[in-house]
Amino acid sequence: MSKPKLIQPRTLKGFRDFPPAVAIPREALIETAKATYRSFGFSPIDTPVLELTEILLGKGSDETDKQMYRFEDPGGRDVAMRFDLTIPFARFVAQNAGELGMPFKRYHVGPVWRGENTQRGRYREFLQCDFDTIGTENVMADTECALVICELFNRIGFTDRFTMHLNNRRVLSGVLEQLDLADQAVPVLRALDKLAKIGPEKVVEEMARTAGASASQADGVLALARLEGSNAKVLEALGPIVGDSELGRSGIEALGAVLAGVAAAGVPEGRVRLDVSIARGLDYYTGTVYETFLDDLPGIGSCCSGGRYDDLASLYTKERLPGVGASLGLDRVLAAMEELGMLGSTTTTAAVFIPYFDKDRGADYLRLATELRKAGLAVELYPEPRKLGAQLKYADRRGHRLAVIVGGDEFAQGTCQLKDLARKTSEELAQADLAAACASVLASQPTAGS
RNA sequence: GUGGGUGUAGCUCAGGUGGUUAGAGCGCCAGAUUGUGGUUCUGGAGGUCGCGGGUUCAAGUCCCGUUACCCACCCCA
Repeated sequence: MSKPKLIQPRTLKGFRDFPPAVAIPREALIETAKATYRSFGFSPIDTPVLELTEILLGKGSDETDKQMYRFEDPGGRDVAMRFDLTIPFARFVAQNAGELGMPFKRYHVGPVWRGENTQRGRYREFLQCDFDTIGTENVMADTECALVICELFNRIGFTDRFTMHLNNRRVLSGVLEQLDLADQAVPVLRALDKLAKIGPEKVVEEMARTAGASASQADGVLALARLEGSNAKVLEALGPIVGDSELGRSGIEALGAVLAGVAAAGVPEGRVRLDVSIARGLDYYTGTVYETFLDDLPGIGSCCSGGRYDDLASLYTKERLPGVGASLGLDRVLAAMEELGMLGSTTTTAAVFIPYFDKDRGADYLRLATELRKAGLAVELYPEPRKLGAQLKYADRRGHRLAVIVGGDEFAQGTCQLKDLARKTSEELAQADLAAACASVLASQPTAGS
């Protein structure tokens, strides 16, 4: 009788388990995001997590190539796991353009995989929550994208405690044209994007190193970042900097339109800031660019980023598909909420708990639980008869709000005791009134009154 | 991928210069009159000291390797 060898339970580097205390708020966040997208008319889509490698490699960056989980499938095909939701979306649109009709608005929530090195808030498997509008170049879509972002953070609970930074790549391009740096746009903007993090001196240094920018050229780019004051003032100051660059002027015009539209929709001025220094690392953005930061935790970085692009699916179709969209950094937001104490500690999804302590009344407990569920309540019935005290302790620890205590006496009289575990109060009432009473307690604040 | 740091009970950590049965707090489990929870009291379970080698009479404590996590770079959500 030799003991079987145990396999050490463990998760892969960069991959995580989600126990209820984390999975519950995480799911709630996902639901909030989806509900927000839907409220603007975005429709859900889903795509396979595996794609042919040639589809995903389309973008051709050697960096993503290295980070891909890639292997041969059972049919000998060269396949890989998606590393973002944008490429699969591009493939999806190219493949289904005929039935979709343009413009097309979709949201897509799903896990993606990148085999890069891990760090706090950076994993090898993580969730992306994208939304995009394609098939239109009108700034209305850019404006709506900004509105979605604002609404998203309002609903999550960051009302008035977030700031969306807004920029337009064409403004940057216009300035680069003026400075004769247009063909070094990528390294220059990449450096500029780090301004807040590493400071102006190092940005100049990096521009010189990676883009061969002279001191005066680099300073010209940084002049953008020095603009201060209200959005209107910054917008006005941009004119002379951009000069006669047609590209730059169109960028300024688009920025003005988005700002005006957002204001018209009732977003407070303080929520949106024109920030000409944000550029986003990705080179495929060509117009409006968004970055959203939490006022209470700026150090955590952008929690929702996106922008406008000229052509989503040029690799897969000749049809030109311009669009605009953004991606919510859900795991980052979740981490922020935890740090800010915005998450509860509940590990249950049922507000109502029914202890099973009269062992001969199993059927009656089942009936009672069913009635409450029919009334729309989430109810957990303890699965075995046990001492009442132990069951209440269990309920309390899990965060059930209410306990319905019923034993032989109560069943005989058709009554029950409703206990508010958060407030430490209880009341006697007829079972017929139970569902309504539960609903009324659940609509109230859990803080102990009196 | 590069550089640095960390890894002791479920959790947070103690464990001078290597030396008998590795500790604490919290948590967990069980009791403290048979149907009432977060307090208190008593008792209890639980550790291959990340893993694998090596040095030594002797290693949690030294050396090497490895793995996971954390920080910076890179890149990005």
